[in-house]
Amino acid sequence: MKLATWNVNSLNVRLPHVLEWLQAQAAGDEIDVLVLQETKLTDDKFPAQAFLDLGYEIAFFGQKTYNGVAIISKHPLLDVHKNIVGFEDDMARVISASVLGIRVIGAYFPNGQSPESDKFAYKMRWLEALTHWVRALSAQSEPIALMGDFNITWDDLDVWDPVELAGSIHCTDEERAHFKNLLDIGLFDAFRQLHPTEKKFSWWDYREAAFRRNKGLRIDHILLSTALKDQVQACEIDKDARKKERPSDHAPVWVQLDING
DNA sequence: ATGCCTCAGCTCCTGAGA
Repeated sequence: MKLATWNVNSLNVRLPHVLEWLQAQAAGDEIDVLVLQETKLTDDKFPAQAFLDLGYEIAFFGQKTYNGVAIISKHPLLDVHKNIVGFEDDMARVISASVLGIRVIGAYFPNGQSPESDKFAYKMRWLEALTHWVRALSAQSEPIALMGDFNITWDDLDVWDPVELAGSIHCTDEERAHFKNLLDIGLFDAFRQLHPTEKKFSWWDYREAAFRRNKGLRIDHILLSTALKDQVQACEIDKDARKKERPSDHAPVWVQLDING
C-alpha cells in the first residue's frame, strides 16, 4: 500500500502534473491514497472527473483562493470528516477518511508568517486542536496516517541553513514542540525512520533560484502510528516533480507499507 | 532587497505563501 502527500499550490494549474505523476507511479506500485493541499478551488470547481477516469475515489474540501484539501483513493473512503473535529475554523485545511482500516488525515497546517504575527498565534491554537483531536483518534483501534504540509521542520537536519534560519518561521521551538507533541501521541516520522541522517527537502522557495541552489526545507511529512513501524518499506521525496515546467514549490512525499491493497 | 517567484482575483496591483 502506497500513501502520498503533495502540496500542489493550485490544483487548477497543477492538475496535469498530478495526473501525470499518478500514472507514472502506476508503472511500479500505484499510489493507493494521495492527499493534496492548497487546491485553491471551491468544491464546485474541483476536477472530479479527471480522477474518477483514473479509477480513483475522491473527497474534497475547498474554498476560494486559499487552502483547500482533497483525498484521492483507489479504495473506498469511509467516514469522511472536514477540518479538525471540535475546532471552529473558517479555513479549509483538513480532510480525513478511513481507508482500508487506516485513518488517513490530509492536512494543510497554517503557515504562521512570523513568530510575532496573529497568524502565528492562530497556528499555535490550530496545532493544539489538531493534537487534541489526533490523541482522541489514537485511542480508537485504527492506525493513523497523518500526512500533509506541516509547515514545520522537525529539527535542523530539515533546514538548508539552520544558522541563518534559527528561530524563524517553520523553525521555532514553539512549532517544534507541537511537532513533538504529535509524535508523543504514538506516531513516527516515516521519512526520518528510513533515512535517519539524510538532509533532504520537500519545499524550495520560487525566489532566489532556491531549487537550483538546494535552499530548501523538509516541511511535508507523513506521520504513522507506531503500530505500522514494522510495515514501512520505503519513504521518498520525489524531487523530480519539482523539476517540471511550472512546478509546485513542494515535491510529493510517499510511503510504501507492507499491507494488502 | 522578505522589491527576488507564483498564484488568485472585485485582475494591470495586492496579499499571501514559506
